Amino acid sequence: MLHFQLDPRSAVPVYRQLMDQVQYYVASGALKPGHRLPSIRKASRELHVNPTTIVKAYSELEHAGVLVRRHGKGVFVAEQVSPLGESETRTALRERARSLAVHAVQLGADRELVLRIVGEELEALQGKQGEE
Amino acid sequence: MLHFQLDPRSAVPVYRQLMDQVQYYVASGALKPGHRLPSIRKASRELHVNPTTIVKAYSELEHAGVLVRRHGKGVFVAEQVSPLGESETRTALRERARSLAVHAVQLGADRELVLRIVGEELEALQGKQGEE
Amino acid sequence: MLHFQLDPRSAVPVYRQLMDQVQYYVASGALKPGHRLPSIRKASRELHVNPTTIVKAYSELEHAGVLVRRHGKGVFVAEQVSPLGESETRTALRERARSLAVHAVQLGADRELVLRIVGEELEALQGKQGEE
Amino acid sequence: MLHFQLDPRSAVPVYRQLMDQVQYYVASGALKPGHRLPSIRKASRELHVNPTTIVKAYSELEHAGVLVRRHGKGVFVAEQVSPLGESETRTALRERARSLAVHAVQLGADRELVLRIVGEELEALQGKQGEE
DNA sequence: GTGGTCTAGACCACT
DNA sequence: GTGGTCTAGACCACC
Repeated sequence: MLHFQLDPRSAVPVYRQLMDQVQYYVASGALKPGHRLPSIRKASRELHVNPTTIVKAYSELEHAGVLVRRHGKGVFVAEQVSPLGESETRTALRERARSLAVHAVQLGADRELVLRIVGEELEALQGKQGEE
Repeated sequence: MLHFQLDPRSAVPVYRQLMDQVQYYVASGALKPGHRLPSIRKASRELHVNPTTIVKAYSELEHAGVLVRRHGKGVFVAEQVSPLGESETRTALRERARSLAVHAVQLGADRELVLRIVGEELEALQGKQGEE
Repeated sequence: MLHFQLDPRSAVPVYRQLMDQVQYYVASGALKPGHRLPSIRKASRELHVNPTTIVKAYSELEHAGVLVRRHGKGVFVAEQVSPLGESETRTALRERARSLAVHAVQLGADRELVLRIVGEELEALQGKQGEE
Repeated sequence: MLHFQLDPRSAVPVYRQLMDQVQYYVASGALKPGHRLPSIRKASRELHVNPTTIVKAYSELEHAGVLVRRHGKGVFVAEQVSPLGESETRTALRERARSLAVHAVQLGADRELVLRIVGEELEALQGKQGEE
């Protein structure tokens, strides 16, 4: 059973919080391709959020290629993720890495600390890949 | 000479982009305590940005203790940039590292590639710290 | 043997895709008046589609005068497929042609390329009309 | 001055009708890169449609790379359209051409008629390119 | 002024 | 049951 935690007071929009958490579950393997997500109405009730907010999060994730919505059936994790080319993958990755590096330097973190934390987060995700 | 790159199409507000880049220059050592920043009028002209947007960025940075405004003289980098606590640093860093990890996994990048790219970006920044 | 290709992820309803493809077969001559279509149960099994979806498609096509259901015997192609009026044909065609033109221009395709590709697709279809 | 015509009784969603018309104006050159579109509130008032419906149309067009929304400034036609590769352009075009061809055959239109109408629609668009 | 987000609730279409 | 669309109206953030 999935669990989502939303903070309506956060500066991050609720639909964005939901998106991030779904993407995390998908990346960690807790949500595998073909798996069904909570229906819009059910998620709306359980998270105390308006249905249209759930719709927005699910729609954006469909645009991003993470989810697929099937009318009358439900919302599912997409089968294939990221058909990006090699160079595009690196470019996208480098952009995010640069952002992380900038903030790390601003925070005064040294190289070893940054690499250790990134390594830990990667392991936390990949360690879950095999689980059901 | 400082160079700022602003993208008005980004979801990130322009004033926030300016703030981030000033902080980047400060963190990287390109802007040292006591250095003078471009005047509001000059920055407005050169960056093709509304003066009120520059004012907002400088004000927020002053509030954060990064800049100091001296009436009639201009805007300067503060002498003391208040550092964050140890645990706050790690929490902020870990959040950003997790976001990078999630996207890296979805892009199909392996651990070595991610760590290599992050390391490269860190070095690129630290190389700039030595420069004047 | 007829072959149908359905995409449950499409924005176009499954029953509509089925209808279109039956009409395509009829229009191309692969399905001639009097030919029998797959039973609802058989089509449901082979296409991995809910029987009620097949029922809806067949019903709509019967209403449109394309199919005829004979109790206990099956579903057949109607003897007379009611043709549309001249102006209705052109209006419908022009609407679709306009949509194609808009997207072609935005894709940067020139006139010759567009006409050549449309011509090729028309020939591919008309080639099938001659076959049995 | 642009004019949009919406039919709330149509089976085509209102936001889709708006999208189609904006795309038509862009393809015809009536809306050029950098041009500003009616604000959400203004369009809402003039078209007697809820603001969120306009938002949805504009958002989808931003996803499609046709428009750019700038917080606090307005909605504009995007500078560069379709950075698709050669082969992807042809594939996308061929898909739409096939759909047109299928319907043309179903409607009983012959090759000459189809090519003539497509040619006319292309000319109608390209004839407007130079106009202001 | 502008766009961005969210709510409460309605009605329709698909499976 | 499911998702898709639309309304009326609110509050916030950006320029």
